[in-house]
Amino acid sequence: MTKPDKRDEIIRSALELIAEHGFHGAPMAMVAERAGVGAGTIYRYFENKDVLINELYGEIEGKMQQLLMEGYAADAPFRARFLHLGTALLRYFIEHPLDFRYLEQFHNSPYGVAVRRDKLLGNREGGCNAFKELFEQGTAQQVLKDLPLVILFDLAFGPLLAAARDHILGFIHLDKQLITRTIEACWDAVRR
Amino acid sequence: MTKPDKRDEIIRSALELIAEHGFHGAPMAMVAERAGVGAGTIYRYFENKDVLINELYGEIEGKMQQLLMEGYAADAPFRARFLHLGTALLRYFIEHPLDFRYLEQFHNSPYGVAVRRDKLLGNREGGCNAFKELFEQGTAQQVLKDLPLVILFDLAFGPLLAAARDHILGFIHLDKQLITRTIEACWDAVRR
Amino acid sequence: MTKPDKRDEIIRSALELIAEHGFHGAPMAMVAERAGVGAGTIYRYFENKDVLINELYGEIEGKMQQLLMEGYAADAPFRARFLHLGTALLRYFIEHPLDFRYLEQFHNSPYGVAVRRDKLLGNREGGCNAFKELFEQGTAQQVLKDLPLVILFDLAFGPLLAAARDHILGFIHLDKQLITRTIEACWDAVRR
Amino acid sequence: MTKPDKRDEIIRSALELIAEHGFHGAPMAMVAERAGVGAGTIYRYFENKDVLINELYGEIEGKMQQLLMEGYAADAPFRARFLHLGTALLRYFIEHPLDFRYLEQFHNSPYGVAVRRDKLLGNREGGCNAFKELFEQGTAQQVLKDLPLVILFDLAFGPLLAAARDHILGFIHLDKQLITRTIEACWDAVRR
DNA sequence: GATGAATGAGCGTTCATTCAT
DNA sequence: AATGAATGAACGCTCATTCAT
Repeated sequence: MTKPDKRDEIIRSALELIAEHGFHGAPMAMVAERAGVGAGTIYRYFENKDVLINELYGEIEGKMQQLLMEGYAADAPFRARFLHLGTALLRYFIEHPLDFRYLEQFHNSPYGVAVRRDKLLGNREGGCNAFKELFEQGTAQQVLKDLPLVILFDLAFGPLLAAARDHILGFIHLDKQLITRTIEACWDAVRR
Repeated sequence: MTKPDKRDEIIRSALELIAEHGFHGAPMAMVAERAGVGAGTIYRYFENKDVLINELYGEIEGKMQQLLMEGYAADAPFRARFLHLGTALLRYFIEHPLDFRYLEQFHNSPYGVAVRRDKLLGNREGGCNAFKELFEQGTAQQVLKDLPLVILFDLAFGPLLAAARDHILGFIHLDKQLITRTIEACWDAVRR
Repeated sequence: MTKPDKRDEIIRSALELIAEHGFHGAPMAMVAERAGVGAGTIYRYFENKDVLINELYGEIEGKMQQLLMEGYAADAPFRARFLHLGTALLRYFIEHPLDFRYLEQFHNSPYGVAVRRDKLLGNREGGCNAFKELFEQGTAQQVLKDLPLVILFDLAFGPLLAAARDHILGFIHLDKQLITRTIEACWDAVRR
Repeated sequence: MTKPDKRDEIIRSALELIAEHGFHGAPMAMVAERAGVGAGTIYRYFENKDVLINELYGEIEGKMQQLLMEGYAADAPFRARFLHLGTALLRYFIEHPLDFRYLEQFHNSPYGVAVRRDKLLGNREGGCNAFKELFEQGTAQQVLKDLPLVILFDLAFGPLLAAARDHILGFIHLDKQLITRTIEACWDAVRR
């Protein structure tokens, strides 16, 4: 367990710098310095910067996925499941602002587009699978509006991401109650 | 009238390159070449790259603002005004995908945050003023949910931006009907 | 004619460094410094280091080719023509030791092999064409030994290159007489 | 007897990589991996990369020297001895293309020049001693042309090296007969 | 003795910006 | 005013070498 030590430091350092200053503002030398390792050391753990960026994305997605499913009752009423997932997602972002900022940077880049495409087409295991199933079921049971899956996603996630950003940037403070009410508003958008 | 000619070419060239390839993929030399001017000439019109980026943002915002207000009846019923603005916005993005891609790049950067802050605080003239007034009025008249303005913005715009992106990236095709239904769903999110 | 000034300086500087220290010992920064230009300037004239290396080769080959054919009488007796070409070649090397050292470095590299192949197959215009014609004619007229063209080349050039190297490295001094006698010895090797 | 095992593997691995890809294409880590040892282990057997390169050269020279003298009859007629040595040398190269390629790389480097100087001056035991004696004797007995020893070497070896290279690179196929005839041609070059 | 993770100087290359023309 | 050649700091990455285990 001593080995991943350095890898973790590098990942953490890259996360911080990229989240705060974008890909531009995170030269490998700076990542190395903040991680407390030599510049060349990064390349023992990651083939190149692209790989580092993608693996960091994978790590975040994994953590998110896990937290999202915690306490998720697949047999709960439809609305309850929606609220659970939405709340968990928003909470994750609020509690992990660096992760959130990183994901935004990532999605706004060539990699991000490819990943998003794979997810929508279901080619990729990812944090949205639970959502995807839920939405497909909801559509089939006519609980949700008769809109394409993609649009339902946009209606549900668009506001969550925007709200998370506003909270993180300090434009607003999302407390427990406000989170709930925001997600209920999203529910109004997608429900029939 | 010959001067703004070059300025326009530079602006257009920067827009195309940044929208398509990001800030990374738009070196000043390439912007100059595509604009048909010398590399140094850019610096006669824009102090540096940051200024160019910010002014380009301003131009787009101006155009958008103008189109948004076209045919906007300040005395129409509340819901109609919301639908009008939302539709105009989404249409603008669909018809000006380069502008949309540029705005995404821009918002995802240090500048973007500052601009957004100014807008929310009302320090800045901008495309959202009509929305801001509308929402403030809606809140006061209890037509809209009793949520902070920022959250209402997120509920209304978050899905629109997401949908526009999906359309531009080819994940879905937004026709007239789908646009309308999407915005009506947004209305469901914000209305009481 | 002021433009090629810098290009020439770069070429000259690269020639000197590579001839003296090999490709390894000629980092672009050092080439630039010796040429009295900025590091980035090299890339205005040569796309990358490989291109610089190849163009430098082409320049030398061109100069050599020209000097080789100076005073070459296509209708002179066969032996005289051989001696003329051989002498001209050896003289060129002796008078342009940097060029010679460079060619050796070049031929001893991936590029060099490809170039050599093209030349032998006649796919490439080059300094050996005169030799090639001469040798083919000599073989047809049964003046030369009945050996493959490639071997005849080796018998004629191998010693010349070796002698040039020995001279340049100071192992021997090739004066006019010794040059003549060396080439006459080569003639003995190839003649029937 | 377990130690030289590793040393041999390192030597072999370095030979293969350098012969095939040049000094550039043979990083120590790759040499180590191919040799099946740790990267640091190389430094137990060789002080640094330069030493490795030089010792590898010595090994090849030793092997060559030994093979050259096999079946060499010091009392055979002069021409026969020349042909024997020449043939043995050319055969060695053809049968050990990696060694040949390595020697070419080596001679084309700062080390190479020093070694060649030592050899010519007789300061160094080496594969050419038999040749050197033979040539000095031949000069004294007036069997060979009255040319400096160095030039005689060039006339004899230059073509052999060139022919070996052409064979190894596939530009020609040297069979037994062609080898003989090539060396006979070299003999014509040096004999009086 | 053997290892291989760690290092950091050094590489080839890019690009925002300047300035002589 | 307009140019574009020139710059050099900064980038991502490699690799000979060291040293704690």
